[in-house]
Amino acid sequence: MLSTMQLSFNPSTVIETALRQIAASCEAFGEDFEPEVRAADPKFGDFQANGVLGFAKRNGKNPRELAQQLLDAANKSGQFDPTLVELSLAGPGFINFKCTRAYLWNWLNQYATPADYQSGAGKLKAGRKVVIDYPSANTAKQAHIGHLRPMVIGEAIARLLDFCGADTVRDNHIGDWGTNFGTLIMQIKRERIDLDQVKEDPLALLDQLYKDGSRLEKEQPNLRDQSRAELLKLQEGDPENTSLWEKIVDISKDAFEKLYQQMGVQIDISLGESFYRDKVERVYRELTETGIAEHSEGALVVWHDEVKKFARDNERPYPFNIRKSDGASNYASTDLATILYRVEHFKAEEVIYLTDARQQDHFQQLFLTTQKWFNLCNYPTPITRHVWWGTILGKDKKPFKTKSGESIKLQTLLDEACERALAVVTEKNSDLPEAERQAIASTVGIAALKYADLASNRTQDYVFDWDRMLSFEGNTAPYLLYAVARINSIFRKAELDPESPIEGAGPLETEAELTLARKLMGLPGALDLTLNDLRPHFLCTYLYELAGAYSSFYNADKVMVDDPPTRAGRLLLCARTRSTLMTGLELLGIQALDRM
RNA sequence: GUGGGCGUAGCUCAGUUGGAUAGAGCAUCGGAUUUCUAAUCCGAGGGUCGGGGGUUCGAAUCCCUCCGCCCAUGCCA
Repeated sequence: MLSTMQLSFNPSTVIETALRQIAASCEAFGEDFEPEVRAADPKFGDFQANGVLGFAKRNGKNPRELAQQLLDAANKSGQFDPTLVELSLAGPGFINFKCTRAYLWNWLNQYATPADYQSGAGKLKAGRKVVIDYPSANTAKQAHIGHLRPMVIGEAIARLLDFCGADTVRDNHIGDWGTNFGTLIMQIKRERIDLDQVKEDPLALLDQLYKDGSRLEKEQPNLRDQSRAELLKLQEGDPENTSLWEKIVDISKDAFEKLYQQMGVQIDISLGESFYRDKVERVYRELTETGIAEHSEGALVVWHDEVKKFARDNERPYPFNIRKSDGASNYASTDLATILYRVEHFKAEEVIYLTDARQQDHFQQLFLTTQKWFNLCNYPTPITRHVWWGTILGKDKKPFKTKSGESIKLQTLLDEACERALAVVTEKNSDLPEAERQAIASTVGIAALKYADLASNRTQDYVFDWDRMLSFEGNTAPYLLYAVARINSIFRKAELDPESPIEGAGPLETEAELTLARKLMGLPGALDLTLNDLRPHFLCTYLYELAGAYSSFYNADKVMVDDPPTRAGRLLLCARTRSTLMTGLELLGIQALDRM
């Protein structure tokens, strides 16, 4: 019911529920009517119901007449208080809902702080146990630009799920048990490196040793045999190799930990592939016993005949290879062991994997295999999702690389972001003391980098452009941060706390005030969209539009006017904009600034 | 070959899953500041939504067919 007493966080769902109920007791509609309520173009109202059109089509009725009937029934039902929402019929059969000033006012008073928003959003995923697989870095390799998206997108999605009430486990599924350790150990021994003696950037050294090692293997086949022998020794628990392996993993973890801190990435647990090395036998056994897996060319594989591409009679056979022909495990084996562990140990109801687009086949096979396996063994089957993304491109539309064609180190990227941000901050605001400019620049730089990664639809490739991401114009982090900084500036000058309640506010009046207020009420819808598809760019678009509405308001209506109710009303809008922007930025993993 | 993604303004991107006259930013042009951060705001021009066909009240969105780009395609992750 759309009343003052019971004000839902998301008005759209209330309208939808009410309409469904009204339609159910309406002769022309019935139980199966789906109202399809969504945000409307502001010129039509706040929300619109499109469901009548499709319903009329399916039933061979006149949509406009049906819409009129539903509208009449809605008005008669008493569920829509005319002082709070105005209903109207438009076009071929849309029903538009326009919230009144009174409704907007009530909503803004009920949902004022980040905690209020969270209490509203927290019902969306209340208590769901979700394991998120990210950022899953590899050991013994320096992080590069390819690690940017898993950190940025993964963190944003994890925060969103937390915010929406999920009980999340962020599991860093690191690659710490691959064939590369054979090569690495071979080369370490060959060069007689003492890892304890390496002081400066030991990860860079490991990176180099691996590159040298694999190059030498190609030139000298006997070294390849040595590497295989070292790997085998490691896998059999040889003390020397195990100790080397531990050092390599520690060096990698330390180096990544520094990056996680800079990037604001939080991790709950870090169970790498090595953790599952004694758990893959059970996978082989159960999948063989259930008849899901079979032997093929010496390997243990799973065919999925119902999917053409993975069927055994496909022209190009593409099985899910879960044990290599030499008996060793691969990432399919460990991923299977991992999902079982997540369900048995963490009681995961959902498991979300974050990787780039190229791994779609792997996850499709993994999910199919898991379903069949868990089904036959009577294990609870979790909801599985593969959240994937496109490539970061340079201006030439090819994968973004250094001029010499190498992949860009993540640290280099972060440093350059901060340097460039410092130049911008210095240019725009040279009055600030050096130390503060530095601090602002590092926040702005990282924010710009992250926001550029989040603002476009993740399934698309995007073009990396320093100037654009650091611009104060357009859909960028600086534009959003600037809006927050300006709000803070107003409260600072007024000597008020933006987080304290504001008393004595008069009603909203101007066009700019109302547009802003309506936009503020759009947060729940934006969160819904973002959560449904796990696509952070929906949230970005919303925040950008909100900041735009605020900037227009800021230019049109002076906040610190003499008339107390007007001033209080505008300050209230400022405070709400601030808390909404800060909430949204927080969800994106971006830190807001007091001033810039 | 098969599968996935994609093609929207000169450039970079949205477009709530079939809805109302396809929207932003940059760039171009024209305006706004004795005023809370102008690092902003307001306005104008700019489109055969890759081409063609189909489905229907209605298509950038769904189907078919071409053209073009990216990615994956048996034991790397």
